[in-house]
Amino acid sequence: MQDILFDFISKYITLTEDEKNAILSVDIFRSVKKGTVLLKEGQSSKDSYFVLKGCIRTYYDLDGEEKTTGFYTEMEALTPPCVISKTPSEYYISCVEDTILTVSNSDMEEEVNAKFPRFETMCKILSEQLLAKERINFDEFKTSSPEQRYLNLLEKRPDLIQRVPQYQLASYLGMKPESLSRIRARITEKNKG
Amino acid sequence: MQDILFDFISKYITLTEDEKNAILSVDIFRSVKKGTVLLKEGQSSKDSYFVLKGCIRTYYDLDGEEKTTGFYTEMEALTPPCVISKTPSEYYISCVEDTILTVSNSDMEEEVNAKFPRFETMCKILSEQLLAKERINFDEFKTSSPEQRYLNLLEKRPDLIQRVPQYQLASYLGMKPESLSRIRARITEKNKG
DNA sequence: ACAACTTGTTCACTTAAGTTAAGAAATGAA
DNA sequence: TTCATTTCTTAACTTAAGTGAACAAGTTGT
Repeated sequence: MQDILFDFISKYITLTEDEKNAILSVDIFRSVKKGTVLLKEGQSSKDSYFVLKGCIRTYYDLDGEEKTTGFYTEMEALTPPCVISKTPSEYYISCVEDTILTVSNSDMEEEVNAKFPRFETMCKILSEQLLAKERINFDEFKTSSPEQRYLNLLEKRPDLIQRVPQYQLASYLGMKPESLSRIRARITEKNKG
Repeated sequence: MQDILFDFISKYITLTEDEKNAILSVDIFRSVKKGTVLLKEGQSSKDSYFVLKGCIRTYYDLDGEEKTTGFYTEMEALTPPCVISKTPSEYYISCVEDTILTVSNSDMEEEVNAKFPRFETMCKILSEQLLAKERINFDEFKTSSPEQRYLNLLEKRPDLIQRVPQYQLASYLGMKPESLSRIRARITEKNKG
């Protein structure tokens, strides 16, 4: 199970056995049931997550309405903004599926950094890459129509469309469930004719 | 002029005189005229920018149409995705105003890192913060209507509305210039009635 | 097996954004 | 200053998404 974590890290730096042990000595592997809420709105937290298996989702509650803004699946890491800003969380995180993940905080990170400083270099590279990727995603979102965004998701993360309820996908794509339903109908219609 | 740079850095770490000199010895300050194109689509580049004074903008050319996706003003840093991915750039960067900025690349960064390792820590923290901020921006964009997005920009970055042409703002807000014009008319109408 | 709840689809209707085109206003260059 | 270009606004029309409601299908718990 921890192999997934080391596979991930090996994309950035090569770990020695000692370094692997340094990580294992602090990392907490956790198994959470579908529907479990990991973080609530208004809650303060220092925890970052790394998904080994399953899917977690971030969503806001705007006047009683759920607005889903992110999905994190295998090999994806999430440090909620509230951890960075040190303010209460503005959103919820919950598990879309039964999920296995690691939970860590900055103290643990420092502990690992102390044992091998290359870890910090890796974290820097990782967050630079995530930032670049996030900006490209945002750019694509801004420059395309709801229909194009759905088609784009279909291409980039087809798994999500299978494993996540439509109403969550809809707000993730910036539209209402009814619109998504219509778009899907329109597309299958096109493919027929 | 370089005070702006040191003011910025001082938000993250306190610099000694030696460290300031280490930065000045590699950093390139550059003055660019309004309209200058810093990066072209298809071009490969290793340069990161930090705006000291002025405004630069990122935009795509999609079938001859300009799609603006970002503005970077005083105290804002931009490392184009092509620098991270090491592939040709998918977008253009140009100057909205006469601009003073620093241009640096990863070699220079390493040079500074070698002289004081705390610089790397700062870069890590910075990009983690930028990532958190970018995600919140994206979330806000996804969960709001074009009109709300305009109002949000009016609140968060009122300067942009003054210093940037409307048609660039429009695509930055994910809409057509005509729509932005209508939205503005609708809002001033509301404020009257 | 049944009721209760969740999820997805459909429909009729409303609202807002996209499109096309024309003209006004601002900007810049000669 | 004048002319040309760029930028912004307006209007009529088209298209697509939002809204509210009803219903069907699927799931969960008892």
